[in-house]
Parts: sequence; C-alpha cells; structure tokens
Amino acid sequence: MTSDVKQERKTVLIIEDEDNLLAPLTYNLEREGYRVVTATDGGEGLELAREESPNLVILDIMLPTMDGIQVCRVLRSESGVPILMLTAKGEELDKVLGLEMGADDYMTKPFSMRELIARVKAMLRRAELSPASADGGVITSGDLSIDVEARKVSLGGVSVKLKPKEFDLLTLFAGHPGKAFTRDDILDRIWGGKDNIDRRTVDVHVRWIRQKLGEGDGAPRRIITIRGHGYRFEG
Amino acid sequence: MTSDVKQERKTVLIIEDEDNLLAPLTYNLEREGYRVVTATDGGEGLELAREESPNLVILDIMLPTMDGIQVCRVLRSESGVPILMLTAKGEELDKVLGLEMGADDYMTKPFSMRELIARVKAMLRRAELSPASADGGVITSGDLSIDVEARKVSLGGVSVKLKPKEFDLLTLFAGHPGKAFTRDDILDRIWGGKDNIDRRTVDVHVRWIRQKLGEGDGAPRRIITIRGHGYRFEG
DNA sequence: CAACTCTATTATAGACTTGTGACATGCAGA
DNA sequence: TCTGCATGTCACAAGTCTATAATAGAGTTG
Repeated sequence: MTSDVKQERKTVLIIEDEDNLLAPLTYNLEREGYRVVTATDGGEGLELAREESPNLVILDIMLPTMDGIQVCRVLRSESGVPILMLTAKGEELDKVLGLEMGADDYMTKPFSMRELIARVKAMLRRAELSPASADGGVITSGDLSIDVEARKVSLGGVSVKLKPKEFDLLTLFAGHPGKAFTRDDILDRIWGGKDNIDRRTVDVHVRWIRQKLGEGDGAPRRIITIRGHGYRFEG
Repeated sequence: MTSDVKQERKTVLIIEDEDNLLAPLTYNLEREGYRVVTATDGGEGLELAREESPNLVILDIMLPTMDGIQVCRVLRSESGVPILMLTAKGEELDKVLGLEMGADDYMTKPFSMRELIARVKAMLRRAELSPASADGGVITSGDLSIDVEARKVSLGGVSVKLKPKEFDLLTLFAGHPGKAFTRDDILDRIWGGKDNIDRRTVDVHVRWIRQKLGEGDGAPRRIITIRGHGYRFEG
C-alpha cells in the first residue's frame, strides 16, 4: 500500500456531480495517498484540470451543463492525461466505452471501490512507465536543467546533487513556473499524507535548494519569496 | 554516454475501417510509444504488412472487400507476426474463439483501451521472448556487453554468469540507461504479477549483480543508488 | 521609529535508507 | 531421495536525510 516513491504526490481529479458518489471516491483515494481535487460540473472540471494538471481524471459521463463526453474530448485535445469514465449501466454504453472518445478505461456503476482503486493504480503506473510519459522530459530554465526521469539536476552544465526532498520540491516548482504556492500547497503535494508537518520546514528546504543553486547570497533569482503567501518559481 | 542500446520503436499495424475506432486506437498506441501504421481494408492491410513488417497486427474481423479472417490467413502464411483480432459481440465468435485462423488473441467490442494496451504489450513481450524472435539485440555499455537473445553477458570480453533474475534485472537497467527506477517499478517489471515481494529484495539482487560486475567494493559505477528513490543505470 | 509579523539561517537529534551477511525455502536434476 | 542452485527475507550497522527548535534578520504597518 505505502509506496516509497518519493515524488510529487499524484493528483486525481474527480468530476462528478452526485455527492453520494463523490464523497466515498474522495475518501478512498485520499486514503490511498492520492491528492484529490474535485469538480461537480464539466466547466469547473476543465478549469481545474488546467490549473492542477492532474495525473488522472475520473469523469462521470452524466454531468450538468456539459456532459462527460464533451469534457473528455476537450481534455484529450489539451493533454494526454489518463481518463477513467464512469457510466451508468446501459447508459449509451456503446458510444461511451471510451474507445470512441479516447478515454483509457471505463467503469459501469455500480462498481466496487476496491476495483476502482486497483484500476486507478494500474492506470497511473502505466502512465508513469510509458515512454511517452508527459513527465519524462527535461525541465529547463536558464542554465538550470532538471532531468525528471533520471532525477538529475545540473546548473550551467555542472551536476548538482540534491537530496530526495530537495529534488521533489525543485521539480514541483520548476514544473509550474510562475505559479504561486502556499506552504500548505507544497506540504500537501510533496509531503503528502503526513499531517503535522511544520510550515517552516518548507522554508528550510527552500533555503537548501537556493544554496545548492548558488543563490545563497543576495536576492534569490529562481525561487522567489512571496511574503505572506509562499513561494513562486520564476521561469 | 557510451551506450548504444538498440531500442527500435515497435510498429503496430491496425487494419480497421471504422474511423471512430481507428482514431482512438492510433492515438492511444502512439501515446504508448508505438509506431502506428493503418489500413482501412484487407488488401491495403496486407500490402502494408509486407512493406512495414510490423511487430504486431490489430485486425478487425469485419472489413470491406476482404474480411478479417481471410486477411488473417494470408498474414499467417506469410509471417509469424502476432495478430490481435477485434470482433463485435456475437460476431462469429465461434470461429474466432478457436483461434482456428491463427490469431494469437482476440478482443470483443466494446473493450477498454486499458485492456487493449495491456494485451498488446503482453503479446509483444511474448513475441520478443520467443525463440523465433529475430530481434537479437546486443546492449553495450563500456566494456559490458549483454546479448539479450542468447542471454549471455560479458565484461571486458570475459563471460559473466548471471542467474536468470540477475540477467533480467541487468537487462532492464541497461535497456534504459539513465532512467531512474523505483523499487516498485522494478518489481513490477521483473517480478511481474507477484504482489507480495519485499522491496528490499531488489537491493539484494542489485548487490549480486554489482558483485559479479566487479563493483563489489568502492563506488558502483554502473548501477547507481538514488537514495530515497531507487536505482539508475549509468550508460 | 516602534511594534509586530513573517522569513532566513543554523545546529542537531532522531528517523529513515541502504549495504551486507546469514538463512530458509523451493525446485530441478542426479 | 539427495544435492546444489536460485531466490526471497531478515536483522543489524553505518550512513544519510530531514523535521524542528531557537535565534537572528527583514519587511510591514501605523
């Protein structure tokens, strides 16, 4: 159950309007260690997908305002995120079955939570192992280069040795240049399940990264402090 | 990096006339890193199969001009390429079921993309492992040489005797130089289905390999430990 | 400028990881 | 059956990370 993969916690976006389904889904996925964000209609879902770039989307086909099929198409046109569709039995199954609109898997309601979790895990693992993994690239910013797949960082061509948490944190930052993170955001994504982590801890790690990136003295150029809020990576 | 890993992208030929099935199939397979070529009728499919000698063929049983069964027979008579048949529910299932025409696997529409990908991967893996596989690559890195087909390893010209698991593990590493693997990744790929394998088992096997590669003492040069994460092969 | 709030920095104890040797189990061939 | 190899697990020691407390410093407000 407890994977020792130290990396930004996987985020699952659930787009589902029925609360009696949304709640247990959220509960169980969080219990498995995933970060869960939720939307109750298609528009909101797409918005969240853009903001959070989730690792997986669970999408109900029956949604108010914009149905799941449309949402699926848009999602597909915007990213390669794996999509798990939820369909009611007999609900346009043929059309839905994912195939046609690019969903990667589907489940027919009602389903067992256990099976859903299993599929989510399988999909995420597959996404991660696949050569086309969107995250497998190299993040570059100025003379800083982060090879996410190899977990190697170099600065101006010189290798920089980062500890696990430092690497994860820098990757989170560099992967979302310009985005302002609160310390709670960061704790949530990098520290995951653990609950009672002091916010100041983030400061300390930020400092270590700055140091190793040669920003120990003077004004930091990459990880910018937003007083009263948190930090932001300047790409 | 002094590695010249032979890692040709696998080619999948899809013979399917319905575009609303062909498009997502193509999309998803390409996303998995495969090279995809497509045909919309049997004749064209056979032609392409001869031209491209794909590693796998996905073949719809319902096709214009020449049906999938005929195509399958011809394919079979011309090569040993693995064939995955697609059938509509109740569509001559019996004929297909017996695999009497030489298909290696079949799927009934509708099916989940996830399952299809899984089967494609399984079939390709099987094909690669089969003795008939002409894909006898040799992975080289420095003075290390791995003959995948013969399952023989030599170091500086001297043969090294590895146990099966050791060989598989080294091959996995050497086949992906620079990529950081978590222990779970590794268990997943080498130990496959088995679920209850201790993560530390990977450590032990890594140690044995290091030993046999003469890295028992001092800093390992090939299989690098990534503390808090896993291992990485340096090519 | 004084009071207050938030952030940077440092040192350190304790938690967590990994390497290693020993051992138990299972299986195949003699 | 017996023997030898393959392989999964354990326990422990040595190192490595990291969360936190404490303190100093910087920024903000009125």
